[in-house]
Amino acid sequence: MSMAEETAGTEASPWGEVTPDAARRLLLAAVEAFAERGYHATTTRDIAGRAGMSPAALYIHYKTKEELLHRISRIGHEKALDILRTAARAEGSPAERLAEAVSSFVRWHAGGRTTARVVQYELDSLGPEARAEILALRRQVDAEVRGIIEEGVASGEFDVPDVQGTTLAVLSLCIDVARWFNVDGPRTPEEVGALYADLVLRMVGAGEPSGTAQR
Amino acid sequence: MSMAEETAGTEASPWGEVTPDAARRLLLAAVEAFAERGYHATTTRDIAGRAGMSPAALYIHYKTKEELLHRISRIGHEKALDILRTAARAEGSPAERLAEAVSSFVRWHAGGRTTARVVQYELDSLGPEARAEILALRRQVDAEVRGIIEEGVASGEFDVPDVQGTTLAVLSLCIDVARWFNVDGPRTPEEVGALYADLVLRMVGAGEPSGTAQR
DNA sequence: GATCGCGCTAAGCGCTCGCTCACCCATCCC
DNA sequence: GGGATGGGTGAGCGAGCGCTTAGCGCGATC
Repeated sequence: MSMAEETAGTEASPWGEVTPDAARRLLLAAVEAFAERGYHATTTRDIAGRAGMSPAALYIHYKTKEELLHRISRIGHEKALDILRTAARAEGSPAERLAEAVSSFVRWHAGGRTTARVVQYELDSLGPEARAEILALRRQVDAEVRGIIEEGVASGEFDVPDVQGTTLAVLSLCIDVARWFNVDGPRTPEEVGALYADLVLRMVGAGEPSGTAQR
Repeated sequence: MSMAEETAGTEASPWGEVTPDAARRLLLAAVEAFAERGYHATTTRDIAGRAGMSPAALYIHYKTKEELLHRISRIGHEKALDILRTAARAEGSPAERLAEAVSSFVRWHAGGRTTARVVQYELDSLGPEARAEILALRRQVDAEVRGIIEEGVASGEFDVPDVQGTTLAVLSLCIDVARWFNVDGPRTPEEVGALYADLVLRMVGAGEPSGTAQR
């Protein structure tokens, strides 16, 4: 059980960059509230209440409720992109890097489901210019995964008729984890990550014949 | 181009059972509005306006705004379940039935993205007892897919270490189509359905060596 | 030790929400 | 033709929304 724990478990880690302390507490409260009820069903009074402050305190640190969502979304997407970049640029074969990319990306979505839910599903609640900024980050996410798959195809290691379609499917699989994963469920983020990495290797035609995943 | 069109293309078909006519128009308007902006961001005035009626008209046919979502969600889940059941109980090998189940399920999510979005992503906006009813339908959806996979494993046609996990992944892949599919994008629902059926067969270890999907 | 500035609160503004109510007007039965 | 019925409207209620403003407490500064 001495696995990497940079992304799994506690979700507080990525928000260390947010200062001052009150602003971070408000952001964390907003993440929880948005994940539970959705952006539009969350009130500024609810966010401030969770952070132990009065409703007006929110507007000292953030101009609007939407700015909170924007900040959460940008930081979350940057973290997701960072996870994929690290895996994509590591040493190893395309299959090894794709497996590591998928398993770490899935671990992030499962372990930090609260954050991932907001990041992946509340995009439409942003205004046009904020959404455009986030969509640019999403295209970079897509490009990282596509890059690994293209390398595997070029080296003959993968057998993929439709690279862009398969890229979409791989990301789809990972992202949807944030929708269904249940912390109280029977699976740990690590187990889901390992299972999904195996399934993705099969999708690109690089799966081991059998027996890598247990259960 | 003489393909089955029962689920693709126009989305108006499944709502034929809703009467009277004004109630159906309101329901259709609600589906559009919920899909575009989400349940909580949609106002009853918006729904009534899209249906060409006054805000008060809504309450002649529906007790609350939530009842609209409940009706949409139940009808949608029943349709989804029906699609999967038809594929699961058709003749053919497990691989053929799984491919048909995935491709028709994906076609429904892509072609009827408006409806599918509401059905798959607005579940949390329902109250406790309505949500419980829908969750029971979801368990039946899961059971249909799991059933096909179990048959393929039993016959030795599939190689699946984790049946429940793979079932989850297959459904995940299909459902997420409703999140990203764009009607104006480069792919038709039929193309995505064929691609995803191929990918799923690879996931269960029953994929053809290569060359089934084009592009 | 008075002054200042910053983080925060109490109160509340203007607005829009889900929903209701009194009433209208075709259609239909007798 | 008179009255009942049922789908529809215009106006508006109470509540809760996002956000603002006036002022308070308190540590840092000189």
